[in-house]
Parts: sequence; structure tokens; C-alpha cells
Amino acid sequence: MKLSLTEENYLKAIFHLSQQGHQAVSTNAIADAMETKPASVSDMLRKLSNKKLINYKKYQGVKINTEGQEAAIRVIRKHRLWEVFLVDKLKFNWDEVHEVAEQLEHIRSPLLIKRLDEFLGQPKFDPHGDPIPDDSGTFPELQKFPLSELKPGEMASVVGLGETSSVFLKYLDKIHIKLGAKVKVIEIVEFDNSYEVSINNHSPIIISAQIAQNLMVNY
Amino acid sequence: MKLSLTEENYLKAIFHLSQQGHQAVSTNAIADAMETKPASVSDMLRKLSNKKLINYKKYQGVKINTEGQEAAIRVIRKHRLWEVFLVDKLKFNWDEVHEVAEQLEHIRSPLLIKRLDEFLGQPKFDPHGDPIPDDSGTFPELQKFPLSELKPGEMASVVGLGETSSVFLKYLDKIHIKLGAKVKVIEIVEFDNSYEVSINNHSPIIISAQIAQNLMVNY
DNA sequence: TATTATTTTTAGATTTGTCTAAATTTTTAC
DNA sequence: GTAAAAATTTAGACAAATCTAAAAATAATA
Repeated sequence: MKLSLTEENYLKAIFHLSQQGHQAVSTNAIADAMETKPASVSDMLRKLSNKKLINYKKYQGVKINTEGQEAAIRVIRKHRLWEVFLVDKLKFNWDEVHEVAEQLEHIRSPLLIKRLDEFLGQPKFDPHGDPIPDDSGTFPELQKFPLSELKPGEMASVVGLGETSSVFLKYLDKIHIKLGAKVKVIEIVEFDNSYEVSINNHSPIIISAQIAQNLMVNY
Repeated sequence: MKLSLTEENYLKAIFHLSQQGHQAVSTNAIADAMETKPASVSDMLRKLSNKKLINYKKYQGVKINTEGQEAAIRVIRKHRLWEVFLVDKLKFNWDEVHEVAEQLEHIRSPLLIKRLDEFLGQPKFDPHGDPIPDDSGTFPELQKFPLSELKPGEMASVVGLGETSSVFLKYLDKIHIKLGAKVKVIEIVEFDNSYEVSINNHSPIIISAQIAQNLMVNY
């Protein structure tokens, strides 16, 4: 399926928004991300839905489907490989690459991407630490470890859970921890090995050693 | 001035057609080069003329002006630098690069081109031997030498003249030699050092040693 | 030089992606 | 549980780039 540059950008935005809260993505959220008007988004959603890249019911938001996801991931792979090229080979700073990679990601040439990947040594993460999907769309495993291995003063992002029991998840909701949350360890309490942490820069709270062992983070 | 991808492609085509016979370029010639219809070309010529990138009088064809030429040369520079990248770094064959370079040449980022140029070692010619203009739009000097240095059997293209007197130019017209002509040396006459040559594969003619010394060629 | 033939331009439509303004649906709040 | 607020969609327009068909200008030729 041949997609226009604009269609690719919409799919990418919808994919990224789907990664956060994983219910249906709203029209307004997409309009914000794309810096366009909700009316334009509605038009495009109808179009992407006709092409069977998303599941769209009017007024109900969209969910990206497998085919749409594959297309989005192909664009993301290209974007991140180009970022590696710009930083590793052309000596760009990590904050200068985004705009250019936004353009380069739309170049159509499977051979180019294959060769670029080889030239760069098949990198697994881009300069911002974001994972680069392989040719078949599979993301590499993150370097993740339990929060309990952090030392006081260190900060990391929650990228996974050691267990997923209902009580555990409910507790995480209660203390406002979700995937992607930035956690900073303030202090480790000697008495019971509990952790004083700040979630997304909010006021410190205490979590038990058992919780700390079940929150997987990475830098 | 911000140009659309299509405008850039038209300017490039007009620039290239101007290089050949250097009178005004016809609408049909552009339509052929762009693989589009003459009607579409007319529309675009009006547009480029409004932007003052070409001099266009209805039914009289177009001449590219300085500003249009600069824009075209910037695109050509990018195209040829990317071709060097593809061949030197990504191991493309010289016949695989054109289509991809056609896409890459439209990426907008002065820093990218500056860094790419440095990364490639500021090449002066692309994989097809075509000259790469520098940052200010100046083409490198061709490796040129007088036709008189050719040996029998060798072929080369006329790329310049050792002198430009009116009588010399008139004589060249008479024997149908102009810039770009392919000249093959058949034989060098020992007696007076005159050259038996074939111009663009036509039947052989004789030119004097003095002419041969004033026709600059390269391979 | 008239009269074809060719080239070029215009007129009117189409597609893609966008917009504003108005209508509709869903959500929120009293 | 209805009324106001917010979110979303539709209707109609617009700009860019293209096309076909027809008109106009230039070139070729008898």
C-alpha cells in the first residue's frame, strides 16, 4: 500500500498516542499532535479507515490496527535510523536531529534503509534512547531493571512491571505511577529498605521494598 | 524563497535543457523531460514567472534567470552529494542511485548539506563524473586539455575553447563543432600534424594542428 | 501568401489536504 | 434527567498540481 507523506504522519501520531493511555485515541488529541484542526483530522480518519489502516467509528475515536501499526513502525524505524546517522556520522547534536529526520523518514527505498542500517552497525537505540524496530517491525528489549537497584539521587523511567496482579496495579494507580513515569529516588530508609521517591517531580512518597522490586525502570 | 518539490523539479529540468542549445527552452521540451503534459507546463511556467525565477513570454519559451539558476544549482548540488554518499558509503551501484537521489535532493536543511559535504570529503564530481557545485554555486573546473593531446582511437567531449576569436568560432560552426560534441581521433597525419577526426560519429574530417590545440576536451 | 500543421495556452474538472462555520453527537453538571 | 458545554463531524471553499478538450498563436509548406 502506497501512503502519502501526510498519511504516514497521521499514522505515526496515532501510533504514538496509542502507546500512552491505550484506549481509543480522540480526534482532538490527534489535532493537537499534528498541529492542525479537528475538522481536518476527521477527514483524514475517514480516509485512513477506508484504507483499513485504523478502526474508526464516528464520535468514538480511533484504534490503530495491525496493518496501520506496521506502516507506522516502518516510518519510526526510518526516523530513528536517520537520527543515528545524523548524530554518529554527521556530528549533529541530539537536539538538532528531529526536524531533519522528520523529512528523511519519508524517503521511499527499502534498499536505502537496509544499507543505512548496515552502515550504522544495526543500532538498537536512537540518540534519545528510543528503541529502533528491526526490519520485521520488532522492537528490541529495553535495558530494564528493578527500581530497587537505583541509588539515592538517581532518576529513571518506569518501563515495565515485575508482576501484574490486580492489587498491584490498583495500588500503582493510587500513587499515580504509570508506564513512562519518571521516578527519582530521594532516600532509602535503612530500617525496612523502603524507598522515598518523587514521581514526575511531585512531592515525595514512600514505597515499600517489595514495590520497588516490581517496578522495572531504565535510564 | 521557499519552493515546492514540484517547482524545484521544473527549475532543474529547465536548467538542464538550457545547458544544451542555449536559446529559450520550449514548453514541449519541458513536458517531455518532466513526463507531463504541455498544459501542465504552461501553468507552472506562469507560476515560476510570477516568482521571478524565469523569464517567460507566452509562446516564446523560457529562459532561466539568475535567481532560478541559483535555486536549480542548489538542488543539483544536493542530488550529486547524495549520489556520492550512496555509492561511496552505502555501496550502491552507480546505476541504482538516481531514483533515491531524486528524493533526497529535496530535503531542506543547510546544516545537513554542509555536514554531508564534509563527511564525504568535499567531493568535486559525482559517481557519473558530473561536477558538484560548491556551496556558493560554483562548478569545479573540468579536467580539460587540448584535443591535440589525444592519441589515435581516443574519444573525448569538447568542453571549452583555447581562444574565442570570431574567425575561429565561425570555422567551428562550419564544421559543426560545438560544446558537448564528441570527437574521436581517427589518425594523426605525420606530414603536418593535422588530425583526422569524427564529430559526433559523422564522417571523418581533417582539422589543423592549430585547431586541435585550441579545442579543449575531457574524457 | 494562404493554408495546413504544430505548438502553446486557456477553460473547466479532478485530487489531496486543508480551512471556517454550522450542525450534530457525546459528555458534564446542575 | 435535562440543559449547557465540549467534542466531533459535515458542508462548502480554497490552493496546488494535474488532466482533457478546445481555442489561439506560431511555424511550415505548397
